[in-house]
Amino acid sequence: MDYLEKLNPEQRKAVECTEGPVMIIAGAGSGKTRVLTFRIAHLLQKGVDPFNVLALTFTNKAAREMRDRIETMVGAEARNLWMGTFHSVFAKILRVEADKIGYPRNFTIYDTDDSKSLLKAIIKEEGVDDNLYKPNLVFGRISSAKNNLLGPAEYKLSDELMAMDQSTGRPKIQQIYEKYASRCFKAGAMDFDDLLFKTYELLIRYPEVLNKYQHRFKYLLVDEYQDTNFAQYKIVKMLAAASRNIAVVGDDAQSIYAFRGANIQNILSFEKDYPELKTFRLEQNYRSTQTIVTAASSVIAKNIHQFEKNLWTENPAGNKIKVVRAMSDNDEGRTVALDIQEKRMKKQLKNSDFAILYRTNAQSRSLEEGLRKINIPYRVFGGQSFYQRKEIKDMIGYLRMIINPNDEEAFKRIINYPARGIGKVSIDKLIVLADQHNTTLWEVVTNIHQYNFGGGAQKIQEFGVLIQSFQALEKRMNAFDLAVHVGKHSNLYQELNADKSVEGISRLQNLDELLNAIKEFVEDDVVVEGEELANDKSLGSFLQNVSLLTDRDVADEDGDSDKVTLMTVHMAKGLEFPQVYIVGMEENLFPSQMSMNSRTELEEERRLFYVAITRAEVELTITYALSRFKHGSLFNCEPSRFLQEMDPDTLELTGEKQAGFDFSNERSQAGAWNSGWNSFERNGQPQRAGGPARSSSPTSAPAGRTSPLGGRSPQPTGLAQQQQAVRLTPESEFVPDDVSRLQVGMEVEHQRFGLGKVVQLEGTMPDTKATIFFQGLGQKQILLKFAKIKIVS
DNA sequence: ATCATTAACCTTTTT
DNA sequence: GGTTAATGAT
Repeated sequence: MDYLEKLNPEQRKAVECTEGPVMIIAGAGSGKTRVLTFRIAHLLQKGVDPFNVLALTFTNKAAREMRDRIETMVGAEARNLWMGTFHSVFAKILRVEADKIGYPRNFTIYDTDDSKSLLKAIIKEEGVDDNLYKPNLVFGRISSAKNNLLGPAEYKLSDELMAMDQSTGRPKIQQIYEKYASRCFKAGAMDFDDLLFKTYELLIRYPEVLNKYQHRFKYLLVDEYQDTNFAQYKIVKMLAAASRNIAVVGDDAQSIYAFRGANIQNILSFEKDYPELKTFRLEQNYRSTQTIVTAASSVIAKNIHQFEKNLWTENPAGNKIKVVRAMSDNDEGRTVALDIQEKRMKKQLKNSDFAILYRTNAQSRSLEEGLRKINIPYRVFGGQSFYQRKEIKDMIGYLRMIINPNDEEAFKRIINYPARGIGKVSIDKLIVLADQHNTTLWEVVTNIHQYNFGGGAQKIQEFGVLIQSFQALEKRMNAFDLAVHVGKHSNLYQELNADKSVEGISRLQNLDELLNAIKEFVEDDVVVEGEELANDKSLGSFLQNVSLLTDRDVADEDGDSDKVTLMTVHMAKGLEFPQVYIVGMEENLFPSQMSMNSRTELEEERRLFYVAITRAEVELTITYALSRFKHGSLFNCEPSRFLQEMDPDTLELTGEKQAGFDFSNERSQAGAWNSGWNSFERNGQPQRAGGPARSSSPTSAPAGRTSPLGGRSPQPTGLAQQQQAVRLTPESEFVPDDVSRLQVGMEVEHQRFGLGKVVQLEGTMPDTKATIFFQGLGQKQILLKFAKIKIVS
């Protein structure tokens, strides 16, 4: 067993302890994947049947890679392991057991767009105020209910939920939930949350089914356990109840999905559920330089709620983390692109060594522009994924109708696309008829002449016949041939072919891409003996697979993979890159404005930043911009508070030389817009007392107070709006003093830390670092360059 | 019924 | 800045 020699003592213990409950607290870059892989390989080596192992991972790609690695260690039997995301594994189980809970085997999986579109229709039908009942909001309520295993009935019984809806003026949410659930059921559809919710229902209602899977999965492994929600927690607990062989791997410092119901408590109180638990801590980081590890630790130390941890590394110190200021979001894009180009030349690096991470998807555009201008190839992950594109969803819509004609959302999408003369009036009529006769849309369509439909019945019948003709072929053709046939006979091909614009051509290419994916799916013959699920090459199986793919699971469009990676920090979890750029490091962006309300949310943002930092192996660069476009108008920005929280010794500040530079490149009104920004920051030079830039803000405002208007007032247009935007930025009313005359012993007021006394000053401007003692907070090291400080005496 | 133009809305983060 | 719902013209 020479592979065990490749592990450090703690890792080895975690691998060898195969029986009973195990918790592995794995710090960032501590070889977690290696431990998981080795642990499974070790199980198989000890004679465990791969059919009896279930590993739940964060992405399908992670599962695939792990499976491949295990295969090289123990051979082909690794193919029989059950591995995948919660959602995809449960979808597979549900596919087998669906009839028990009244669903067709070929149930549709509604994506978020489908869910919202259905909710929108229901909200309209119910005749409630659609300004109050936003699909997004209602969906959020329903989603969190399901993640807490509350169906419409339980929702109604929950005083807390009902009272909350009452108090926000939306008492009918429960009613909408009920209708939504019944419509999904009628359509034979499950949304993402249902894949968990219905699995739970299945296991609770059918003890013999639970028993079956308890004995099937004798060994459970759950990766990223800190990001599981209540439903996932309950299901895992049920499945593990018989064998108690459950190993969870996680890092509370990397919990970043509370917003979608993940409960950090699941990992914090794991021990309560399994008192005989064995815990292993992996704290040696193999990924990053000393500097990066130190910086990350200094940030996460600011969180109060966490396990005690001590991440360390034997790696060399490496270079300091560069902090770069840009004038604007576009300047940021340009700066990062140029920096990548320069580094790539100097250090002989590949494009794929670089990743640019941001907080929100919307930030990708300025970065893309910067890269495009100097011809650096890149790939953007997230945002609109391949399977969300219109042309793909259209085609998938047809395929979904073939497999499950009750699929209401697919129906609405394709009944008149490509246009076949069935307009809004006809569709509304169909909906009314289906409702009156308490039947499905599809039933009305296929028996249209039994209903008093009137004009247009002919066209509707033709549509029904078309779909039926496809359905007849489904039994004789493989999924690929059928899809080609559908493309031709639905007129989808012709429609796209007629469009000779650049976008039109690319749409056609995308459709081809989809067909390729189907072909691959059909031809990729995984032969697994006696496995009822793995050999399913039907169209229905393809559709269920495809709807659970993440952007990260999908291969690059062209074959060339030497590209710079652009993605959100969330998406980057679990990945690593030699060169990392964290961009948009500004207040109200990172941390997000939405997270400023509570300490809990702010701590999640901080963990997110921790995740971002720890993606870097060799070098890390952090950038922020002084101004940025947000939904149409320009806002001034200030550096993120998180920058001040980083150990100053790990940072190297640059960017002064750019000050004043392409300033003229910004819009001509820039001067006016920037009036709210203190020019000390902008010029990188101490500002003369009473300078003009200061005049627009009231000096008397208390420190750190948020504007009472909070940005909620109606938005004026034009220049007024832009000035408004600046003025309303929280904390912008704090006017810092000229810090160059700061001396040891002076009393100062910090924007957030309050009153304090200067203990020590070191370094020269603009890199001066001050040690300040704050009442109640203790000593803090502060980089004057970032800090907002007033001199009291 | 369909196309084209205009008005509202938007944004965290994802399976 | 970008998309999508609602309006108006053919």
